[in-house]
Amino acid sequence: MTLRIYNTLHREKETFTPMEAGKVRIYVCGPTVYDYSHIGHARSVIFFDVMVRYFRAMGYGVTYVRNFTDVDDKIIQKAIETDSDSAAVSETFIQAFHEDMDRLHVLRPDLEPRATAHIGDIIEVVERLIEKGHAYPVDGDVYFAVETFEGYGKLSGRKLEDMEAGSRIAVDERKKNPHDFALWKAAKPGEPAWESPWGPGRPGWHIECTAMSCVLLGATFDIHGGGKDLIFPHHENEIAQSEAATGQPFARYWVHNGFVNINHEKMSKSLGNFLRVRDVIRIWHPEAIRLFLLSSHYRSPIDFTDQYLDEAAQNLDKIYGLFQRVEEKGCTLPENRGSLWQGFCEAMDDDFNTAKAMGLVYDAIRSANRLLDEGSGSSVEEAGLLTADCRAVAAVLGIGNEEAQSYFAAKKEKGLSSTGLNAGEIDALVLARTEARKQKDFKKADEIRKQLSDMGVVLEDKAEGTLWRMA
RNA sequence: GGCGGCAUAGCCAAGUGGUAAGGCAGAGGCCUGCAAAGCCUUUAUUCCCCGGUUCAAAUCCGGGUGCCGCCUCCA
Repeated sequence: MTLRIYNTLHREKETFTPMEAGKVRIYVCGPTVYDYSHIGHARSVIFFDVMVRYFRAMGYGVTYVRNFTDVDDKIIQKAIETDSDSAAVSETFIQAFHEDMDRLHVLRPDLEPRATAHIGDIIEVVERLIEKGHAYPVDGDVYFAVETFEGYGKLSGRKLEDMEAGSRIAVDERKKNPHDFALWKAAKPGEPAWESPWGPGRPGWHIECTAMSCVLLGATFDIHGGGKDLIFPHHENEIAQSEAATGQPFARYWVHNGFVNINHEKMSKSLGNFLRVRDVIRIWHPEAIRLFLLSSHYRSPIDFTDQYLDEAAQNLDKIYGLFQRVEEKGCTLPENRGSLWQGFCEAMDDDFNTAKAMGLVYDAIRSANRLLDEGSGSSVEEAGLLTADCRAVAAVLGIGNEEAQSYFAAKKEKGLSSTGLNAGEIDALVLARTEARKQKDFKKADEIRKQLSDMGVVLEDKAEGTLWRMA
């Protein structure tokens, strides 16, 4: 089996061959920590989480680095607004980011470097770029000279002469070329600053990734990822800086995820439709959110609406429903993997096609349920095999982290607290209905069910007794 | 102005040359006292439009239409 990855650099799917057999080095651009993370961050973070989980499942040794940009204009701005300081702001939002992503069952990367912890490394790179004639200092700033890097534009497919500089933002006259970008920014009074050969200042946005990836993963590494919007200018600039500084190729495979739209609109500050992870989690189960985000291919745009999330939540019930059935039957889940796992790997090998993978999972769930309906010894055993595969697939997707029983119990609890009903009251009604049914008083039984149904309670009459759940 | 992407059923969504996965919603059925859950059947003679290549195209090529993204901080 060979894994193929769409490489933004070459605009096609390529067979993945790691630099070092059995090892993968991955660097993904993490957030600038000046606010709570939104659903768009979640998509990127979850997708790369699944990518890493898959590599590990395939037996690769993975070194996964995701940075925090903890020094930046927006952080400084936030500090001013909240009468705080940069370090406190970034600390707050790093913590919030961890809380949110932990709840989404995102595994922590191996390394989470912060820009401010690598100022020395950053200064070294900038110095080297100046030495090599790729950068020039001006009034305490240092700029990268894009014209000195021949490959500038190779990732985003642009040519310097085609770009309309200054069309949307005033050109800084001190730059040699309008597209030259800051490697180092001189500090204004009151701004966070570090001593440097060019005076007190702070790193530009792009340089931290060059410095940290080089120190932690080496000049060349396997995969560099992030959102599509980072292709230009961020990643283009990273390539220029890094390859100019080291003289070696930078990342070998560039992977970019698509955007999340909200109700068919772009998520933007001006529309005020940013959905924060912590708000979304209050409404839908974290795994339903994962399921939703993984139900489209990672490079496609995806539209976030209540309806689609409700559907994902319904599908999550279906998954846990099978897990619960299998547990109740007490069938053992074999260690060996079957055809579902095989199909899953084939889907994932095709540029991480999680959408296709989900289709296979639903197929398997249907088959397993059918086998369980059938109920013979051999079919239950077969259902166990399918379910074991489902569990293995779910583990890569970061789903199925709970015991089925507690999943449904928590769901019930949540339904109760949101409707203000109490379990005792419902139990009493259910009991009354059970009595009525024993008396064959179906009219009364149906009345009670109607009453419960109006309260949002759904009944399930099983051989062992009547269960209820919140709709 | 430059660069790129997308267009598949009511909705969402896989599918890059071999005769349309899957999910939701809808219809019918099995099961059930009735339901729920689960299961079964059914729902695109056809993949935005027009040409072309081919024995064969949703898939490749040319043209058109529509939508979207990037070029400014952004996942």
